[in-house]
Amino acid sequence: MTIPASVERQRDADRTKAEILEVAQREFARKGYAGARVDEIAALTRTTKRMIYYYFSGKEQLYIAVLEKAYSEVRSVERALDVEHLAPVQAIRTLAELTFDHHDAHRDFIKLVSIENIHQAEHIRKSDMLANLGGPVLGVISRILAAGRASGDFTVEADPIDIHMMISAFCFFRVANQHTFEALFGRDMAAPEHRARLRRMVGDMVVAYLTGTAPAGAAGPTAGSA
Amino acid sequence: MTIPASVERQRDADRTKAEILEVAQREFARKGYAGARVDEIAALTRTTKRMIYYYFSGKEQLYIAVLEKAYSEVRSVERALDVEHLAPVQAIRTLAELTFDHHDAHRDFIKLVSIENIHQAEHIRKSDMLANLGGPVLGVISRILAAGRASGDFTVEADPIDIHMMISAFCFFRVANQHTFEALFGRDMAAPEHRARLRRMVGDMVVAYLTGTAPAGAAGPTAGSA
DNA sequence: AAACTAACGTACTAGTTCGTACATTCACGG
DNA sequence: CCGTGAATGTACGAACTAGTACGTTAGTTT
Repeated sequence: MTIPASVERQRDADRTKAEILEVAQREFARKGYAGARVDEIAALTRTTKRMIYYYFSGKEQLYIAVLEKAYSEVRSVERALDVEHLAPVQAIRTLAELTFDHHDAHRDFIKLVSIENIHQAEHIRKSDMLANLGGPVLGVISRILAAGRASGDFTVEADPIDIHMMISAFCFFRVANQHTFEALFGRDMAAPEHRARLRRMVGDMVVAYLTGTAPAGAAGPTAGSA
Repeated sequence: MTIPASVERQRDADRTKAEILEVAQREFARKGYAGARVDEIAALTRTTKRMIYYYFSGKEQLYIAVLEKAYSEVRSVERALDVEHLAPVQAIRTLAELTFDHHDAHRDFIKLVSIENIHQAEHIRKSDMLANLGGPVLGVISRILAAGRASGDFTVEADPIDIHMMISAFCFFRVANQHTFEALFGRDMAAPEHRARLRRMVGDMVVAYLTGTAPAGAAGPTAGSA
């Protein structure tokens, strides 16, 4: 091989590229796509703006590269696969808590997703490699739900995507809307004590929903079309 | 009075101002703060850029004015106050559904909130008039929770802010993350059939959480500090 | 109806921001 | 050890963008 790994070369395409991506991710996450400045990103790296264009061709392509990197790092959700040996109730709770931790640990990613939604996900659509990202989690949830219904633990017929949405919504909101929530309610959802309580709460929530007896006062969770 | 209301004057400060605000809201919601262009906003009104500076002094002040307008329109949540005559279970379910409808109906507002969070709510903090916005809803929830505990319908000791967060998260996420969710899971949460089901689901969810028996598999919803 | 002022339009400027042309240096193969 | 191309730095330009100077018109007041 012609690539001496640990020799710390002065010129190192991979390192430069990686450094640009890293800085760009922070900047885009903090300022949004339009708000981030190419010059600023360049200034925060050890290299120059020239290199950004050398490796990524332009601002938009850099942004897409950042999205792809962020998404690929986040693929580690698939480690959640090992919840399936647990009993259904414990499995879904653990999955919820893993999702919670996952969102907590990838705040830049959350912001990038928010930014993408503001732009109607136009960039995500320009990149392939992203479509099948949801698949694995849904498989896990499906199997947990099936097991739960079989064992009688889960009393409601729930759709896997809905359940995933319910869990994600809770975890995503806590991180994404942290600042306006604090401004309006004076509560910092990121503070350790709240964090711990909310982590339990998301598990309790899904479990209660899936195991709950039909709620009084209206049609039960197993809803027909109204 | 010196103001002929329906006479359709050529020069009308209020109308011009309102038109600017309206267009600005759309533009900021669609492009973000940095992405929105003052020239573009001006072009979409019947007036000129000069007027934006005449009435609002600058881009940032215009943006803040948009935020304030959006928030004040949204104060209508307080109409939810009349859920309190209902039985606790039905009251909290109705509140959840009203919140759902509310988010569904104010998509621009949702986007503005997302944008604010990307910028760490720095603009919201610059405006007063926003701080006490959360108050009323919390009062309603508090009273519903108290009634529910008194009647024995609610078995868990829940915090009003947490409950509000749980409901908001669900409703907010469905609207805010619509686009990436569709890109990743191929499901359009805004489509009528999904909309209706999710609307029931948010009610079922809160009710299940509050009325649920202590979930098997872990500590119950009435959580001590871990 | 004359005078006055709020409301509005035009044309411009200063500064920024993405992108590039051109020169240079380092690393590696022969 | 030297040629060659990948990797990097410098300096610049064209286009955009927020904001403004200055002039004009419509409505109101007296």
